[in-house]
Amino acid sequence: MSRRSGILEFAVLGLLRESPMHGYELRKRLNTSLGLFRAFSYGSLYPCLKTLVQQGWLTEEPGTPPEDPLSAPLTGRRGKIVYRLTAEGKEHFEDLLAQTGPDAWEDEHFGIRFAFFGQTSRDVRMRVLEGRRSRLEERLDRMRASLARTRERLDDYTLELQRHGLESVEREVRWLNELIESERTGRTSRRETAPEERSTQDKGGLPRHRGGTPPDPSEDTD
Amino acid sequence: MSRRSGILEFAVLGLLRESPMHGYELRKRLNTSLGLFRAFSYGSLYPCLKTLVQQGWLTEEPGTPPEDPLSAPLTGRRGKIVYRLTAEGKEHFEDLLAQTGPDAWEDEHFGIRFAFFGQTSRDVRMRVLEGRRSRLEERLDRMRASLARTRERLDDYTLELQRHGLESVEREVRWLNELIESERTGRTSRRETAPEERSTQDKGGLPRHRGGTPPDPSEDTD
DNA sequence: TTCGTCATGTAATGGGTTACATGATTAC
DNA sequence: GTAATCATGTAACCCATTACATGACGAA
Repeated sequence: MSRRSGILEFAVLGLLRESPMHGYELRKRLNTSLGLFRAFSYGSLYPCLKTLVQQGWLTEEPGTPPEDPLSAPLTGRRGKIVYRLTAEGKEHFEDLLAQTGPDAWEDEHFGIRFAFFGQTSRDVRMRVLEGRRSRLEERLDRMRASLARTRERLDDYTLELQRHGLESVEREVRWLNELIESERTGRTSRRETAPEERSTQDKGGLPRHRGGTPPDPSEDTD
Repeated sequence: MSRRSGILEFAVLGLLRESPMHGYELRKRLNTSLGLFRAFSYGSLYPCLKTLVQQGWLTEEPGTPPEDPLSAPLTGRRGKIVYRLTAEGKEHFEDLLAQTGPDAWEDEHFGIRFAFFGQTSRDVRMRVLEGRRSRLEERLDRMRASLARTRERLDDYTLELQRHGLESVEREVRWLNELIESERTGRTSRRETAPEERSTQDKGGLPRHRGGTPPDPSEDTD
């Protein structure tokens, strides 16, 4: 009955800040537009919307309300419901955006935080990116230790699994390094300033979201 | 009360097949030795063990039982419990190993399946790897489409998030390709046959587990 | 008029975590 | 003897999914 997930809530507020939407559309954006590789179902979305309304952060409005109140007064019976961010909701979202606790750089949270970096102040961006990086570096230490231990009683596949995981994290750290550097030197996304050099391979730009092969978004996106 | 997770169960059976262990140690192996980047807590492990015992797949034995029944008959009051795979358990695990349904190549499952590839027949390995690859290729299509759509109403960070996710998946596909090729030409893990060429960068070996920066194993591993 | 897709919801269930509670063993 | 770590377990909660139920609307 409570459904306060943090990440879903954050994403919903963030998307609605850009423009009002109804649930169905919201879910589609959630699963594709956002870089999140994660598919939320209606079973979590609608209850979440409900509690956000109860909090006073959203309002529900009948979708495309009848211009002529007589022509379609029944439309609201079970028509679209457009959700709109309230002033309090906006304020709340900005509070969330400003937070830089450890939550901000955990795997699940980092992606969504990053997705809204466009609306985040630069110093918060830096803290999140650096927090993320040191998080990953701790992880690297542990992985390297584990790998060293495993290497003795070697099992090819297990070993390779670990090795590859390690490499993936190393790769993400390099990304973060580039990103942090870009932030420091005040970039505006290489992609726009230098559209000339762009093959298939990465060149340097922003970060790296979270990793490799995520849960899969939008399985049934449409 | 039921706790039949699939992945946890599979991992437990697989680890116990190698040797009997008690829960505490099992958890450590689960979170480090295995290439899984996922930390299970006792809150899921112990109940799982219990149901596996009920299924008849495991037996519980008092750990290092008293040689002298008089010296330490009380040891069992709350001592270690060693879990051992039964014949039925072994059989069941082998059935699971042989399965190649879609479950085998979903994100969560693929990693653990791969970790036990050493005990998996080659044809099953091939099916799993190829299933995984085509799964990822579908995903690539969707991601590319989404990226193209997003590129218009560009938001630098969102765009980069998507772009990087895409690249990560592409990278995993390349890995799978190499792995599949290796399997086909009957390899024995490049690593052992050719220890000469080995810098920091990957060169070719096995797969890639699941991706980038997983949930983090062993936060409290020890 | 029926089919596909848009659209909103709920109840049951799942699969896990956290926090807690307890006790044994080892090292200092 | 006391602190750390090993070791087992439970209950309460969390966050989500699945399956289901309903209904509107447009196009063939």
